[in-house]
Order: sequence, then structure tokens, then C-alpha cells
Amino acid sequence: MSTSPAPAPAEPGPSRRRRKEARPQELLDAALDLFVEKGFAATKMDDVAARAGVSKGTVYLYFPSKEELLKAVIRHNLTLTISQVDDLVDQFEGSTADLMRLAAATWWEQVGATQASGIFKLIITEVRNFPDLAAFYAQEVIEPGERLLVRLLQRGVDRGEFRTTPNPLDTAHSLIFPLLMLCLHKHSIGACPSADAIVHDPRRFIDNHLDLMLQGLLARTA
Amino acid sequence: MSTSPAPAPAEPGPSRRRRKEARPQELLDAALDLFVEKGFAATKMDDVAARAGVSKGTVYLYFPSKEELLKAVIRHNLTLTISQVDDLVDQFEGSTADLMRLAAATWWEQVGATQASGIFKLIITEVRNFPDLAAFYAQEVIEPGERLLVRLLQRGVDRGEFRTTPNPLDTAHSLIFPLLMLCLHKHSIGACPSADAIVHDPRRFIDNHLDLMLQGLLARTA
Amino acid sequence: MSTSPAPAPAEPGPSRRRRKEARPQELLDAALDLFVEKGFAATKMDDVAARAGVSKGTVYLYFPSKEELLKAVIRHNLTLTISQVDDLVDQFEGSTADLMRLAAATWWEQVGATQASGIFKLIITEVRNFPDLAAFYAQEVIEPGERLLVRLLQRGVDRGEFRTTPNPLDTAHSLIFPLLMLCLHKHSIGACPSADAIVHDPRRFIDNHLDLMLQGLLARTA
Amino acid sequence: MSTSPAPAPAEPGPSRRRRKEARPQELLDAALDLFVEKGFAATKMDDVAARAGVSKGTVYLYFPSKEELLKAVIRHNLTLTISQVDDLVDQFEGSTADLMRLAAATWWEQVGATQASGIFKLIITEVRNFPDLAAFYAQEVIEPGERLLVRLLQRGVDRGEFRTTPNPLDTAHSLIFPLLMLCLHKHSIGACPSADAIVHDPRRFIDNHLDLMLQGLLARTA
DNA sequence: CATGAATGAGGCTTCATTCAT
DNA sequence: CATGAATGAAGCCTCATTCAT
Repeated sequence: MSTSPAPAPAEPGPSRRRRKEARPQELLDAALDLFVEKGFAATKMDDVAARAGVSKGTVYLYFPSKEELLKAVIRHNLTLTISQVDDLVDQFEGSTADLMRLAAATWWEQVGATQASGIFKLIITEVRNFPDLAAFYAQEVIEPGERLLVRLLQRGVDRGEFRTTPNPLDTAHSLIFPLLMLCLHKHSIGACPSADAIVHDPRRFIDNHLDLMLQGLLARTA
Repeated sequence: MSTSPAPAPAEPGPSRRRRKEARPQELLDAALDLFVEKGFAATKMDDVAARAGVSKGTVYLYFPSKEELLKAVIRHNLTLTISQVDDLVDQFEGSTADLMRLAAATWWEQVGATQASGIFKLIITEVRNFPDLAAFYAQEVIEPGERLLVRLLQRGVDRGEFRTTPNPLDTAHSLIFPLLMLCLHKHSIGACPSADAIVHDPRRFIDNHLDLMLQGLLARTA
Repeated sequence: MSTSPAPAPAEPGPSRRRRKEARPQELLDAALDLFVEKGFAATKMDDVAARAGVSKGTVYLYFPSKEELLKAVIRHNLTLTISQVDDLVDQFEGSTADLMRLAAATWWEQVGATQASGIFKLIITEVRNFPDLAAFYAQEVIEPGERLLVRLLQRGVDRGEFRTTPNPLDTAHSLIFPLLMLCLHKHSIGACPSADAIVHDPRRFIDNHLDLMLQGLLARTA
Repeated sequence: MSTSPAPAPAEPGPSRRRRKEARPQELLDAALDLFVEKGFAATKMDDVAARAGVSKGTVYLYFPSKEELLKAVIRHNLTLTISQVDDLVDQFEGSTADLMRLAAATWWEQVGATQASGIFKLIITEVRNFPDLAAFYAQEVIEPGERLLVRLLQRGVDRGEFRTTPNPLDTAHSLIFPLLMLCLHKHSIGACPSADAIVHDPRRFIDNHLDLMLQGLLARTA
């Protein structure tokens, strides 16, 4: 986009400096793509560099090793997501069913539909090779995520919309697991041309899933 | 199944012979474990050999290359599972809810709770590096699996137990995805000691999930 | 020498095994040569392998890293030298002057004139990059060597052959330093064809040096 | 010598100017230190720049390559030393023993005790990798040095102070080698904290060495 | 059949050198 | 002049694969 030769040298001189500032982000994006696509071990630093449009050595100006690059990729893609939905739950005033639909849509737009959705595959793939990640991910994603979902369910119960379920955490997992599978699918089988996409329309699937779950959760008035 | 003692006890001794006959199976098991744990690229042939209790060269007596070993592992772990449940659906005579609970329990016992459950992580991890797998997996697992689940749902509808859902395939995915996530979790975060197990009791989770789904599916008599 | 294709396969089968047992020594010799010639940092593992007649990877079957190879080279070339001269001093019965000449000749034959003489250059060159070596060398070589030399001088004094010197350790260094310089020279300037050899005859130099020193040490009867 | 304050105080300020003029010297000093400490191959241009307090690119403004920097370092540290002692020999009127003591003390002060003493280690370390150095060093240092020492010995013989020795060059080496070893030691084992200094007092050692040698050289009147 | 020594292509990483600012 | 971001050749080390025993 901005890599075309600058037509006017009149500008203060951003070309080199601007690149420098953008590099880490470009490298993180390139690395995320490749780590998700091929796995950490099968990704070559050369490939990361090439995809970011730099030479091999440049990557090492920004990240001291392949492993640190991985950690930076994960750190970079795990922040800020849950807190937004957290705020949503606080402020929303409609029915819990609507809130859940809104939260799911938000999440899908910001995470599921973006490059960041690959992070789930990456975690599942690499967590056993880099055990540090486990604690980090549990603390940064799983725990806040579970708290959020349980809070959401409790809201429904408190407002008389949902029945109680024997184990709210299990129920939370029933809600969220299919969405995570959507992400995993998108970056595995779903990315292979040979296998025709199994889930054709993620948004429709999410609606259907929430409908099913909400039916199962509704307080039966009868 | 085929490891039963050799019928003729006249031979010099069964132990060495049995080993030879068991080798491929032992190698496949070792390879599955390691491929699932570390990923294909990060697994060394040395490790596979060591875990199977043989020397490195021996692996090549049975599998011509690492990639062929991977394919053999996948092929070996994908067969026979669905057909069993298929038969179940044909023969079962009780309610579809009970059938689903039985099918899920059977699947969990034969797949989810065993080493073979790792195959799902392996597929997700490696399918993009070995695109052949995609078609193979789609044909051998996804399509029969989806057919089975849709048939199951249809049975419920036909018998007046379930309401119809706008997209039965989506519904099938809502049913099965959480179970697959259980397998993935078990072989990723769930295997890390640092992160306390998130899903503590798979069987209870499956019950809860089916209850929720069934509530959502039941034909409302009201 | 023995790498020609074996004409008679009748032998028990030494070719492969014998190589395996000789490898470490061959590699240590090759590494000593190259480390001494080019320095540790400038020596490539490929070069070591090539000089030992094996491929790159083979070196790593015997030494886990370049640094460990260096340590092994040093360890291997520092043992057994001083103890021999130590025994000599114990058993010799002639004049201390003769004993010193014999000791020097022995040392020159076993160390100075051999490949092992390079170890002194190697130590001087690399000790600051690998500080572990300092303590090791001080303990294994310097301390026993100094003790030996001081004992030798004391023998001369005790027998009324030598005068006392204000600082025997200094005197010991005056004795030994020129011999060490001989080794250093041999592996530096002395190895360059462009500079005509400065010390033409090491044995003659050693004789001359000892004569000078002994003249300086003799008890003056006057 | 040339770092005296700029004659014209009218200019904006001497500090920046002086730095520019001092740069080459600062770089040579930094490079000498590092080449001596770590060896040529293990020294990074970054380190040289950092020690001289400039950025990496700046080094290349003054020296076109790392190898040229090495040559400049050596050239710079080899000049001017011997000619001073040469003059001393011409002008001195006392005993040759005293002259030798004076010459040794002068040399120690101007070379041995300074940073320049490292040059001997550097030559020994690198001469085989840069054969040009051999001829240069032989011509600039060894030959004048040997001529000087032989002249010194001849002076003693001519004045009836010393006996003749069978090979004056060997004797010259016996005189000078221990002093060179002092320099080498100082920049190798002597610089390692782990090994307690072996030669504790260089000046005392030099005195002792000369006393020994002079005793060995004295014309015996008896 | 089984072994494990040997190979060498390939990947991560370093660092001398260049050059736009 | 000085900077430091960028480059890419080169070196250490790994590991899939081969093959003599």
C-alpha cells in the first residue's frame, strides 16, 4: 500500500522511520499467519521475513529469537479482546438472549473473522512444546473468558430468563466451544481447497447455535 | 485385537516373534503419541524409535519415510469408529435422546478417552502441511460423521421427539464440536500441569451438553 | 592408510568398529591443529571434520558442541606430561645441571617437538574467552610445573651446586619461559613461510639457554 | 602528542573538534584492547565502536574493513619503540650490565606496562591468519630487535665485560623471551581472575632475570 | 531383521558491510 | 560527518535418511 516509491521527497522524512515503527507489527502479522498455517517448527524465519517484505536478518533486529517471536505473537494477539465484551455485559440493558447474540457477534467480528482467530490453533498446537504458554493463556484468556460466560449465564438466571444449570462452567463451555471450533476449522480443514468448506456460513452457524442453546436454557414457564 | 498369542507354541519362543508382529502397531502408537504431543515437524524419528523401544533404523524397515509414517498413523486411527455408531443407530429402539446419550458414551469410551483422541489435534495441526490429508479426512470422517449425526437428528424429528431445525448440519456441528474440543483440550492445555484442568470431568460435561442440546431440540408440546 | 577397501573380508570385522574407536583421537588431533593454527573462533567445524576425514555431522556424534570440543582438546593435551619429569627428578642421581638438561630434552621430545606444543598457544589465545580454562590450566599445568621447577632448583642448592636466588619462582620462570616461547614461536611466526625461521635450531637454543642459566646459578667457589 | 588543545580558541568549541581528530586513535585503542582480549575473529565491529563511544557505521569512516583495522592497529603499535633503545645504546657510557638494566626498564615502561604490550599476543594469535603480518613484523620488529640485542651483547664482549657465547642470537633470545612471556601472560592467564597472578611483580622478575643472565654472561676473571 | 555410525541438506542465528537519512 | 536500519553470506548445529555390519 505505502511501499510504492515516494513521489514527493518534500515530506519531513518518514519513509525510513515510518517503516521502522511499522516493522514489529508487520512481522507479528506475518509470523501469526505462518505459525498458524504451518506450525511453529515448520515455519522458517526466512518465510516470516519474506512475508513481511524484509530480509532474514531484519527479523532479529526486532525479536531476539524464533521462540521470542512466537511469544510476542501470542502476547500481541491475546490482549484487549475480552475486556470489550466485559464492558458490554455491564452496560447492556436488554434481554440476556439478545446480549449473548450481541456478544457473540462482537467477538466474531473482532476475533473470529480476523487473522487473530488463528491464535487458538496456535495455542492448541504449541502449548505442549512451550509450557510457559499454558499458564499465560490460562490466566489471560481462559480464566477471564470463563468468568465472563458464567457471569452472563448468571445474569440470565437472576433476571428470571434462564433456568439454573447443574454446572454453569460446563454450560459455558457448551456455549463457547463450538465458536472456538469454528476458528480452528477455519485455519485447518477449512483452509484446504480440496475439502469443500464444511461450515459454509459462520454467522448463520453462530445464530443457530445460540438459538439451540437458548432454547435449552430458557426458564420453562409451563 | 490381533495381538492374541500365536497359536503354535512349538516355536522357539513367542516373545521375540510376538515383538516382530507387534512392531508396526507399537511404532504407530509411539508416533501418534509424539505427533500429537509435539507436532509432526518437532518430532524426531529418534524419539519415535526410542519410545517404541527400537533403534532408529528399524523405523525405516516398516515405514519408508517420516511422512508415510504420519499418513499411516492417521489412516490407522481413523477407521472403524463411525461404523460402530452407525450400527447402533440402526438397531436402537428407544428414544432418540437415549440413543444420543448412548452414542456419545460409546464414542467417548472408544475414542475420546483413548489415545486415538489425539488424532483430531493431529489433523488440525498438520492438515495444511499435507493437503492430501484434507480430502482423506473429509471423506473418511467428516462426511460419514455428518451423515450419521443428521440421520440421528432426523430420527428424532421423524419420531416426533425433536422439532425441526433450520439447518440440520449446523445443529449437528453444535452437537459434536464440544466433544471434539474436549479431545483437543485434553491434548493441549489439559496436558500442561501448569494450567489446572479446565474441564474436570469429561463425562459430566458430555451429559450436561446433551441435556442442554436436547432441551433445545425437544418438540415443544405446549 | 587403512581406508583402502578391505581385500579380505575374513577378518572379524574391524573396519567400522575400529574407525569408531579411533575417531575421537582423530578429531582431537584435527581440532588441535586447526585451533592452534587459526584460533578457535576462526576454525570451522567443517574444517575439523574435513581434516579428520569425516563429514560435518560426525563431529557432533563425539562432541556435543564446538566449545566442548575445545575443552576436550585441552584436557586431552594437558595430561601426563609433568608427572613423567617429576619421576625423573626423584630417581636421577647425577648433577642437577645434567638433570636439568635431561628434563629439558625429555620435555622437548614429548611436548615441544610434537603437535601438543600448540596447546600453549591455544591456552594463551583462548583463555580469556573461556575463563573456565584459566583455573583448569593453573591447577593442572602451572602449579605442578612451578612446583617441579622450584624443587629442581632446591635440589641444586641442597647439593651445594647452585647458589640461592632471591626468588626461586622468578628463577623458575626464567628457566621455563624461553622454552614456552619456542613453542609459541613455532606455531606463529615460525610457521609462516614469509618470515625466515628466527630460531633455527630449538635443541641448540635449549642447550645454550641452559648453559647460560646454569652459569648464572652456579655456586661461585671463589 | 597531537592531542594538544587547538591553537585557535575562536572556533565554536574544542570538544567536538577534538573528538573528531582523536577518533582514529580512540578507535585504534579500542580495537587493540578487544583484539587482544578476544582475538580478531571473536571481536565484533559493534564492540569496537561501542568501546570507542561511536556507532558502528563510524568505524567504517576511518577504516575500510575489519582487516584493515587490524593492520592499522598493528602498524600503529609497532613503530618507534626500538629506535629509542637504539639511541640509548649509542649514547650510554656506563657498564653494559647497567645499560641492559636501563634498556629493559625503558622497554617495560614504554611497552610492557602499557596497552601496547598486547601487540605481542595479537601477533602470535593472528599471524597465521594474515600472513602479510609475518613479513611486516619480522622486518619491523624482530630484525631490528635482534640486531639491537646482538649489538648490546657485542658491546659487553668488546669492553671485556662479557664472555663470548657460541651463538649470540640464541643468547639474545634467552634475554628477551622471558620479557615477551611477561606480556603474553599479562594478557592471557594473568587477566583471568580465577587464576591467581603467577608473576606477581614484573619489575622484580625482570631484575632477577637480568641478574641471572648477567651472572651467566660475565667474563670470569679467575 | 536390527543396529547405530555416518552423511549432508537445511534451519537458526550472527555479524561485517552498506546506505538512506 | 555520524547514525543505525537493513542486508545476506556464512557458521553452528539438527535430524531425516542411508547402509555396512
